[in-house]
Amino acid sequence: MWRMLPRSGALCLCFGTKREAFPEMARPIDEGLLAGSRLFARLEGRDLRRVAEAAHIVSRAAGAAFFGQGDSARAFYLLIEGRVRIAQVTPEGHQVTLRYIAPGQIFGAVPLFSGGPYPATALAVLKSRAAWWSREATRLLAETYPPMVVNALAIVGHRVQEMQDRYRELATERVERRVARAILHLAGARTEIGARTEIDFPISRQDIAELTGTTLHTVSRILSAWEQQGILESRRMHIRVLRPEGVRAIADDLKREDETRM
Amino acid sequence: MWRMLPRSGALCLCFGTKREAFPEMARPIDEGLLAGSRLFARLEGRDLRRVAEAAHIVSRAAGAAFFGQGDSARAFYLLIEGRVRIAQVTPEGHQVTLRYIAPGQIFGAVPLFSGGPYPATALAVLKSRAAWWSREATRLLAETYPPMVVNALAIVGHRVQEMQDRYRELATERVERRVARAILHLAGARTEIGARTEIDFPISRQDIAELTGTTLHTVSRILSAWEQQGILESRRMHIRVLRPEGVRAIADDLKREDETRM
DNA sequence: CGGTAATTTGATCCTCGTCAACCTGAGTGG
DNA sequence: CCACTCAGGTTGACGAGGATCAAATTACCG
Repeated sequence: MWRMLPRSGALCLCFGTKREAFPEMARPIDEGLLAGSRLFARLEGRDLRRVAEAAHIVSRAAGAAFFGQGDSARAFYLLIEGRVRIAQVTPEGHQVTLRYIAPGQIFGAVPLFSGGPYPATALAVLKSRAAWWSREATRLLAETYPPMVVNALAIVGHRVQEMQDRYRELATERVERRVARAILHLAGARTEIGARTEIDFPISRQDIAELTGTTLHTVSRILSAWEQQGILESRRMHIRVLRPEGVRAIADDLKREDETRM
Repeated sequence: MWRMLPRSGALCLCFGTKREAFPEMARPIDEGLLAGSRLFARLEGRDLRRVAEAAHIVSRAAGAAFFGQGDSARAFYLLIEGRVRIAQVTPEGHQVTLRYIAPGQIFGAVPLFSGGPYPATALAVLKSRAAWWSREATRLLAETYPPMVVNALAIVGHRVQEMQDRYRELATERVERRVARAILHLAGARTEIGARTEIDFPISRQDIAELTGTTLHTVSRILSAWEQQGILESRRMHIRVLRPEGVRAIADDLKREDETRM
């Protein structure tokens, strides 16, 4: 079950030793980007500027970690560009992916408020750049701009609902359906007929397995079957959806009469 | 899989028709209780009194609902006494239990901040009494006492971490282990040898199944086996743990050498 | 003492995880 | 430019964990 320790080798590098110290540059960052994030909704231009001034920037190469599970929570991040995978490892070495972060979304914020170390690892899937605010800066911002805390509450609340939904799916639905849902989500697929989309960052069978709670073997079998049916096509680390409505049908568990029709 | 529609009959009664209108009594409630809740931590005595004045009280008989999945989110609740089960129903009619609420904990708060209707149903397991604050009252409180929003953020953050952990467990661990963990959690068990505890509210095999993502049959088999080993004893709707360390060993997946010893 | 709901227990089946082997293609270095 | 390497991917065979189906059996309640 699960990717055991092969990838952990790379992980270890990122966790402790390899990650360089935070570059403490406080140069101003693009405010338009901040304004686009839900966290800073309803902030005035002037306040936005002050928030931007308190931010730092950090980059990570593909495969490197922003922070590791168990690290003490020093800061929260806002992804500027790239893609980040939030994953947990069990004591037994099994890996579970909790979510993928797209630009404009925040990550690492929860333990800043509820205490404790980071409960998961944040890995750059692509070369990624993020703004970050230290624990102290965050506290100051929270005191200065109370609406920001309300925004944060809304964001975290959304995350609870998301996790609850995924929990329910994992508990009640079979693998194929969960994989279909995950692919639609990752591809951000519109369901119009013929509207082909694709996942715009490299992703392996293993990654999808960790995201849906199954094994790379099962994912491989499922994707092969779909490819044969012309629902999608895939190269290594890449998936393109040819018929979103086909994937949608599986995600919604329509009984697919078109397969059993006489 | 899952309790299908038998219980839904009762649910429907609670959902729409049977629930009486909110009794709009604004009588003051016990402040000591409020002070004990994490939500109101760091509030001054005078502020606490004003919060208490804004609260309403509502009671529910065992089996009745505080609110139903899909209802518009009018208020959040703080359980005063009793026990509440938060559950989701899938379109197919399967039921999943997300959490049990103990006195002092809040529920129904998330959608007040992140929008949308209640994502789950809140059912009284015992005769229960709760304080509640309307959406408007909540907004006012949030504006007047910013630290309360920070507290709420910490609580909701905790809930995210909890859901993430349960998600990981469901994805990677087998049933027996999840059941063990659930029982320890529900019994609030200390693990000292010989420290027998019990679950202090009525709970069925079906309930445990919905909490752990399995079927009542499997739960029944597991509990029977444990009972034979003297780990616990159970009557209908009731479980008493005789050897918490035994349950703990299963939850932690110790290879239980004492069974295979020569 | 029925009647009902909770529980137990057996038998069977099926999804999917596990094990194993092999294939493929993108780098890489000589 | 090609052999080599190796991670990612495919596929088959097999079996186990647990879901499903089916009946009893038991406990509680009025």
